[in-house]
Amino acid sequence: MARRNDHSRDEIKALALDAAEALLIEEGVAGVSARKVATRIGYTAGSLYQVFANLDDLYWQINLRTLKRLNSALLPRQSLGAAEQLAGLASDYVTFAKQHRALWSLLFEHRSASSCSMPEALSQQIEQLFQEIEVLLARLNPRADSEQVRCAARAVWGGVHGVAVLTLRDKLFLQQTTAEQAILASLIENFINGWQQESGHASTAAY
Amino acid sequence: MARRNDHSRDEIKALALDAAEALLIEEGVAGVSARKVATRIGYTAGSLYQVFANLDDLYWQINLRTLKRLNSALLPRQSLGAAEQLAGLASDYVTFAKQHRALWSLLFEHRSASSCSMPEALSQQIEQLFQEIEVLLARLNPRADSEQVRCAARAVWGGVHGVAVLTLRDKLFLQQTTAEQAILASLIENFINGWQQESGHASTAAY
DNA sequence: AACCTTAATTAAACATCGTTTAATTATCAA
DNA sequence: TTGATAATTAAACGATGTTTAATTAAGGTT
Repeated sequence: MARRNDHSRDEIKALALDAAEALLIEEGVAGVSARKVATRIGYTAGSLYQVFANLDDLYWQINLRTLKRLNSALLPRQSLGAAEQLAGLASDYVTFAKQHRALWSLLFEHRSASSCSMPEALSQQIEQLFQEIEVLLARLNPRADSEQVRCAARAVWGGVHGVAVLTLRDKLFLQQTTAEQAILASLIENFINGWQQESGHASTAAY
Repeated sequence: MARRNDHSRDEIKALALDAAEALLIEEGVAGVSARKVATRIGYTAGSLYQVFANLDDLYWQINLRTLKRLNSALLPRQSLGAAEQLAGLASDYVTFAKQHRALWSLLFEHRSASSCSMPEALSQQIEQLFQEIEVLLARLNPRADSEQVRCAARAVWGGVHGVAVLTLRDKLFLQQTTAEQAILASLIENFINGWQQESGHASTAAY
């Protein structure tokens, strides 16, 4: 058969992404194959290549979707103080990771073979997140210079990310299921306490 | 041909692991295939299955090696104070990750399809690392109870791990190459400062 | 209506993959 | 010398990502 015109290009793209996400959730990343995705939407593997450059392209587009959802899962909480906002963001982040394990894993743990560099759209979304953190940290310690704030934002967010990673991999060896929230609280609280009393001296110790 | 007896079982195992590691470093995880590994050591793909249950088994054994190397890359520094020891360990950890990108990525980012649970030997090594951290943190804040220490150890080490992950993925958007050391320093220093002044009250805030 | 161009869709092919199987053959014990 | 054992291989199987040529429907032009 040929030229069915059942769906527009964009429709097929959306259908394929939906099917791939479902497959990803059901069977994990290993379960996502061109043939399976295509079959689910009533097409053939070859058709996908009219809409995606390759499977990595499809993965990146799923990641873009995931990152958008993640951004909208990070609630504002503007009524609270900066410390509570930061803790809330961290909690939201890890909660999202737990709720969308498969999508989150693809976003952060999938090695793409072909185009090793991240698409521009993805980078921008991440950088935007960093800037939110920087604003909060600057408010918590107005004495810190911009370079310190940059460092601290990456430190604390790397930390939150690390807790999320290890939680999803069960590499924290926790008893309770909800314990990662206590760990997050420890991370944020202690970091902020230290950050608020940080003096202006640049701390570049070498080990 | 058959029954060459050129090498013992253990020798073949070691040869295969060496070849697989080299392949991993040269071409990334996608470049490691049963046929390629076998060819490199002068055998055939089928022979590997006499020594490994499957490729995931081979991956786990590489990971076990990597973890041992990582452990011996974490230098003691017993002459220094607890804070400096912790910072040193963190620095060693990220340095190791950068120096052994491919091996490190396999250890922490490879999703194994078949046996999803981690082998016992791996878990033990990780738990041992956590306990070192706990000792140092307990020394830094003797007022903290054991549950707080457990949380803090996982928080700070999750944090270090997260910085390592994001560094290797270039998702921290850093200018300088050495900047991740500054970030690590910020993480450790601020966390420890907060941790040392932490009072005994349990902090279980919900967001 | 008839024709032609265009573009979507498919089936088939290709190389590769992990893994299993049967066949081969070297080694060792009797 | 024979026979059992075990290592090794070649070949097969199903599945993968991707490309290719062939098909055929749709849309515009006469």
